[in-house]
Amino acid sequence: MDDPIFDFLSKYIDLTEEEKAIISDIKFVRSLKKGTILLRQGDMASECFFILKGCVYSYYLVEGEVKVTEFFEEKQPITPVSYTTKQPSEYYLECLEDCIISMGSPERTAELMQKIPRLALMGPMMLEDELASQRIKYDTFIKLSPEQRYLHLQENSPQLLERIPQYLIASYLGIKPESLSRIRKRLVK
Amino acid sequence: MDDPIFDFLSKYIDLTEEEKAIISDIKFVRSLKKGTILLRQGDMASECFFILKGCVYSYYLVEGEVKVTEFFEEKQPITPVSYTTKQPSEYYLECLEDCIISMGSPERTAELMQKIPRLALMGPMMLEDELASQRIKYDTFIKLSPEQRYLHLQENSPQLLERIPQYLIASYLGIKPESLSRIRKRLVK
DNA sequence: CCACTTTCTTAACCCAGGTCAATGAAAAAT
DNA sequence: ATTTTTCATTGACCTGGGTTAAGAAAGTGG
Repeated sequence: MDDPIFDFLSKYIDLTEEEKAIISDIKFVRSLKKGTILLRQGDMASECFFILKGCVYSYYLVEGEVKVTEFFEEKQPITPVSYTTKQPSEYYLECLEDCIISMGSPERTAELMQKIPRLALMGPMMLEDELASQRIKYDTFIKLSPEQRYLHLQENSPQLLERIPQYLIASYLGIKPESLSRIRKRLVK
Repeated sequence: MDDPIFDFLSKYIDLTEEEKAIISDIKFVRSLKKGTILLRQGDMASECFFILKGCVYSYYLVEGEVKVTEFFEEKQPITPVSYTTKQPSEYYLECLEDCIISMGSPERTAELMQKIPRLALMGPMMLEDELASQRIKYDTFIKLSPEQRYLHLQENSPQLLERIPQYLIASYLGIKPESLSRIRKRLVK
């Protein structure tokens, strides 16, 4: 059973083969085309996601302009703020490529928890991890200039630069595509 | 019993008078002078904090320059990343004013949990709240220009502008004090 | 294979914020 | 009260990113 989902879960908890079978049974997987919007600003998130294959990004639309806040790749869970707060979402989630995604609904989660109560232990652990990475993300952004942020990205997530169009990378770095072009030109020297 | 700490706890849990007495008994409060450093970069955080009176800020020192990431005021808990991850801290925590602070150590927390097991329920709730506010902070920073960030701060936390020296506000907004002066000048018109 | 769209680059010009330096005001120390 | 230090403002000049517009390159679909 080499499902990426078990690879992910093993970071938090060791599962027996029976438990894995239960999860495989309940989980709900969908194939989605590039450009599919998983969550719209103003909508309530009724699902959380786990990426088996492909790439998703989150962005705000402010005065018609896309402001990218995050890229998600294989083996990453996506829990929209709206899913936890039950408030309308402030941002969008969209597939950047054709994706295979495992969808989590409150009902399926409840069923899982009921059949494998131990899974509940994972919640706080995941929250802690997410909080830590969210803080690091903010702090890194604050500390670095756009050019340094590009170098930092190149250093820490080079695969994103291969995979994602530059105008979205630019937005993620807080600048315009033209400026990213210039930064790259400056750096080759 | 109008201790600010109970005011804070009541957001998450209703405590009986006996429970409050237990907490009052265990809790460890200290008065600290302005300028006291609660946590140093490179040090392990052995305590978490709850501000009863005063004001604390967190900052990175990057190439000798202070980069403020947060201000904490009365009734706010401070859980350093280092306290949870058990890794050396990347940033400083310093008292901006004379402070009265309740200090939490792993030992005292364990004692509390043992005497009031129900308190453990608070952990995930607080994590969730912190994660949400951390995300909002990041997203707001990304979305706004320095000038808009100043207006946003004026709108949402006017008391900080009264309380905190401008050169630290500037750093928090990601700009230099001179630029904040100019922004303010621009805005009075 | 070609047309069409999307993405990337370049150039010219503008502007907000950075830098450096001087001055003034306020707070702290003695 | 006076000195010293810290903080805020202002001005002149610099610089990196924004804007606009154009063209080149790379994908995409027919």
